[in-house]
Amino acid sequence: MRVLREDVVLGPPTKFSATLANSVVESVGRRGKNIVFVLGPSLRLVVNLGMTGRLIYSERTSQEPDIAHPGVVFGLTDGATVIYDDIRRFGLLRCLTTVEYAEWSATIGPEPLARSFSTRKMAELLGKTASPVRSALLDQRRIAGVGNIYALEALWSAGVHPTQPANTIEPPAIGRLHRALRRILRQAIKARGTTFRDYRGADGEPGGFAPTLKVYGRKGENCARCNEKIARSLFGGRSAFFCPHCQPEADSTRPSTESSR
DNA sequence: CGTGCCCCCTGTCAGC
DNA sequence: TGCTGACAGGGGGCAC
Repeated sequence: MRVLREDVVLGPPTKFSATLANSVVESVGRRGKNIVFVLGPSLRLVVNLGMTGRLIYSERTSQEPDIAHPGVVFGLTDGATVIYDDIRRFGLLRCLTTVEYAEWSATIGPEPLARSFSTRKMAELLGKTASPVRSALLDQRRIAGVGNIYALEALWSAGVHPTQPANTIEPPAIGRLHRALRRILRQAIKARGTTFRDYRGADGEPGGFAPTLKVYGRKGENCARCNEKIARSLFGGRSAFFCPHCQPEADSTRPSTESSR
């Protein structure tokens, strides 16, 4: 195994390769946005793809794939390779002991698709912060695995403005948001993800969810529900897309003077 | 402590 | 046809 880019692995690359050498992949799982390789009873490899990371599998016999930005090359015993490729190198590969894994996993919030993730649980999590609800949804310590696209799609579906303070959302809206988030995540997984630009699945194919998006990347287009123009704003360093009509700004800090828009 | 901001990095595209 | 700036599926680290 070779580390070609030190900044995509956690800790010293020599230690990373030495620890992983000769390990056996027993199973592959997921925690939030992270792929988890179980390597025997005491070791795990956690892969976060960041924005542009990919894991590319190539058979021994096949052509050397066209890989522009290899970060780590894993050699398998049958001669095949798995290459971690990452244009922007925002991804990170962690080699963790089981104890370290448990500590790391404990810093991440509950899985929104778990049966135990109830509306009440979501209300409790969102109630803890006055941050914009979009920021709260993206915060992996609160809820695992929700990214900008799905957060914004769920907010549109629920009719909640992205900057509304999380702890001011009324129970009915929390209920709609909970339902929408889980439905959208399930649909997007079924469609094998969202290719907005260059995302590709492990098989190299683009995801099929993009045509289903109601607001993300649709600034200036008409809202599918009310025909108003979709707006875009910027906060927390990221774009937010929303419908100004379906998702009115419910700013509790301001006296409720109704203004026409 | 929780929160928000900056930054990491490369590629692409719109606008001049 | 260039050049420049804005922006992109994320999250770690560090000032407040």
